[in-house]
Amino acid sequence: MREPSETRILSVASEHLRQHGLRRFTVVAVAEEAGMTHANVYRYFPSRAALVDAVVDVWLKATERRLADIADGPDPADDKLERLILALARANRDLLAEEPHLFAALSQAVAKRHAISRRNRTRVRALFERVIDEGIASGAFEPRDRDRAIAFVIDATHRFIHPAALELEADVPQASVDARLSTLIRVALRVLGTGIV
Amino acid sequence: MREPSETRILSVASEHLRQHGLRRFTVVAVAEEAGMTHANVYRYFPSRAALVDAVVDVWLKATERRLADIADGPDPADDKLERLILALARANRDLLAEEPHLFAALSQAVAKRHAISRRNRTRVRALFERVIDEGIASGAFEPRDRDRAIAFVIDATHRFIHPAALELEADVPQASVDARLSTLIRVALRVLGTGIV
DNA sequence: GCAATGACAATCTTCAAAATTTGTAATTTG
DNA sequence: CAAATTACAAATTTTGAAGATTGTCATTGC
Repeated sequence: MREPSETRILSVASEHLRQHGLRRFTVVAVAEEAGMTHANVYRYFPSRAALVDAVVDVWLKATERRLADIADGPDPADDKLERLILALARANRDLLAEEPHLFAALSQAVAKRHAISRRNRTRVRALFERVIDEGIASGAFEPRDRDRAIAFVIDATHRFIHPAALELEADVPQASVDARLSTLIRVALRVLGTGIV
Repeated sequence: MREPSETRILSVASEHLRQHGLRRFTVVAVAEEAGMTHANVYRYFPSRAALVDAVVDVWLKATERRLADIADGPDPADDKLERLILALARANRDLLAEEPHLFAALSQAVAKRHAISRRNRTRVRALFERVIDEGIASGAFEPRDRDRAIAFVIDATHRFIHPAALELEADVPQASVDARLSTLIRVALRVLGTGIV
């Protein structure tokens, strides 16, 4: 049985973006490889930009699901916050290493504030808020100001999470980045736990 | 009395870069406005890139001097570290707001790891190290691991200092950025003071 | 009536020639 | 002799025409 057109276009587009990059990604080529004329692609995606965003969004949503699994788990909030930060940092860093073209498309979507990236950011932030609130409810975290505490965690970890920041460290040995990130996480957890923020 | 050629070229180049940006900055135009042929510019600067870097370097060095004044002051180390971070963050943020073309040139020099930016980074980092070491010597800071503590401060403040990170927040109200930065600084000082890092 | 196509205008990219700019070196000027 | 210029090759940018891609829509086919 034949794959429905929409998913088929999306998977061909994903391959094309990964292999050839944004610059050489064309609706005509995707359509041809999906066995249809380019006009038909526009039945499913309103524009080339929307198709690219859809490809990036598949990755973002998959990453979000893994983060939500962590946030929904039964573990203590401080454990979950640590794993949340680590998982997000690693997901982005691994994408940079393994799928540079897809990473570049994500990076652009973030830089140009596309809807997909703004919405992803909102949802990921909500996961962080949930876990921190859970930690406050359980007494694991005792920040003096909840909103400030959340902003602190996001600002302090920015360097290890944001695509623009990760690009700068692409050539730093992974072990060294890992060590610094683990220091930062340890500090952030202590800061949340001891009412410093 | 007529300004010597080298400084004259440099000041005309600075004006051109600020007004027209990197893209439209040409050695020919700078030379003409400085009242000479372009070949003569090459007596003083080995290439267009070197001239651009020299302009950026003037700004970097001026900023460094202000930071060094803070680091050399008689105040307690924790005060000085706070002022160091604030001064560096504000210098870069003000440059983005007031001289976007010069900021863009700096941003590129950093992204492409030009010698001027690598050396600036090394010297600014040395100032941070000096102040933190001073704080350790005076007992104001008691980190468990000096190098980790320094890395922590630099990583945590990255978002408010690095050009690539500042570009992302150009449209966030200054007051909100200031509030977050001041939280981050307060936390970092407490962290250094209480052996958390 | 839903999926797909062919035909088309508008936009964007490519390519090659022309123009400009970068960079070098021999020569001039004060 | 130090500062600057003229003259020139190499590299880069601009320009404009040809070609390709994007996006729309009326029409076809099942």
